Amino acid sequence: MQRAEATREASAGTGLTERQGAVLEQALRLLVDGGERALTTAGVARAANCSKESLYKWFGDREGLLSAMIAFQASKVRTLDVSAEALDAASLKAHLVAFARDLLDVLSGEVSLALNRLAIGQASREGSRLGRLLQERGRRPIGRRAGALLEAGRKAGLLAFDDAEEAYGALYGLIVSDWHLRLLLGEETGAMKKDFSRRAERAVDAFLKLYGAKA
Amino acid sequence: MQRAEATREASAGTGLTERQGAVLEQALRLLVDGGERALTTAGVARAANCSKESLYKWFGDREGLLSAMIAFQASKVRTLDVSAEALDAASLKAHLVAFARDLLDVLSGEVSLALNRLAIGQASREGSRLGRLLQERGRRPIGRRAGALLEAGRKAGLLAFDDAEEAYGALYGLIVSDWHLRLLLGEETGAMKKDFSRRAERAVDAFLKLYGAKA
DNA sequence: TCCTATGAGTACCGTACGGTACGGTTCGCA
DNA sequence: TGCGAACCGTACCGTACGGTACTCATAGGA
Repeated sequence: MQRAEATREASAGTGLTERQGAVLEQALRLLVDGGERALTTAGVARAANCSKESLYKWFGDREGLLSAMIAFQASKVRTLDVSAEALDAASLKAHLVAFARDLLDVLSGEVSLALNRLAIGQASREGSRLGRLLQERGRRPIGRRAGALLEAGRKAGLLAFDDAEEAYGALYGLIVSDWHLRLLLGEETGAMKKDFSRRAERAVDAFLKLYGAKA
Repeated sequence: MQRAEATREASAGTGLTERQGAVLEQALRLLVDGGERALTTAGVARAANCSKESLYKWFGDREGLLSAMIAFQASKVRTLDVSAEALDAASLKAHLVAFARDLLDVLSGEVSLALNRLAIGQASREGSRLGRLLQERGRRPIGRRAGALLEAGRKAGLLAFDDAEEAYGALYGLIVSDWHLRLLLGEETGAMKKDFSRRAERAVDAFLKLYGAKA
């Protein structure tokens, strides 16, 4: 069962017991299935066959549990680094398309959507610690991967831009547009999944038209 | 006091009493200030100097109140139609930039952010009726305005695209990128407000480079 | 074999919410 | 002046949650 395997790995990387990882797994399951309202301490304890007392011992309070869920999930998503190979136009485009498809995959994942909904829901009241955590553990690694790829493209003379942040913003916007928000609002994925490749290629084509080095 | 004026207008367009509009105004205020947790029936009643019984009489239940808040807020945002004037390259660009700036203004508005957070938070559990309502009353009018503008540009021979939806998606993505989501997650606006114009122009420049009719 | 730590299961407490019911008051209207 | 509708303020009810405390079972170590 590779689910348990992933749990073990993720637990190891975050200083968590295997048992605690399994509990977080159940908590994520509850969150995905029923939203924040379903994520009660009693519910988690029941679903994970542990006591509420253990939950509070391990995670402090409810927010600690939520934070641990985000960190735990983030530790399961491995962002593969761009290889240091020499880039030509074709391989750059291939890498960009792969990045775009991975991005769409991650953003449309049910766990990602549930955690984003959770963090956004908490963002109103003071702190928005969950939002920051989600940004740092979720978005930043992805941004680093894209940034490295863009930088490599520029070094290879394939891309031309002054502001890497702006170029990445354009790439992100072309790939995602308002699609992420629509998913967060509850719009059905429908048959969209099949369009990931097409959408990724279109976005990358447009991006290269904007930031490609030569005409 | 123009606040009362806006309330009166919005009430008129939605079949609501002026009093009910004022109540919704207070409810929005509560939501903006304290998030969903602050939006309790008792809290609204207290803030608006009305009774809970009246709330239930007017809006049915809590979800009816939330829906009414969305509809009420939407009715206050008037999307100006694109004028039927003849477009040249300069005026098209000006219209696009104005659209981009308006879009950034609306999305970053505190009421808009609060309502989006609310709808996203509710999206997990059944229906996601609020999400759909927010889409139809918020996003669709904006999309119509942009769609008409793009169509006019194409008719004038200034824009070239096959799929208007795709072109609009690119425009939206170039303008907004992941900025809306970051705001929803609680990131501070900071000094961004001042960059709206610059950001709008950059996005429109890129869009025209992609979809402009002639090289 | 005893001792201690860990944790499951459950009972419990205070609080707060959604929704309802009721008494008192204002206001339009005949 | 009397009547009825609308409505405010508040008390109330059932429920459910976060968090704590307590009991019992299990396992490992001296």
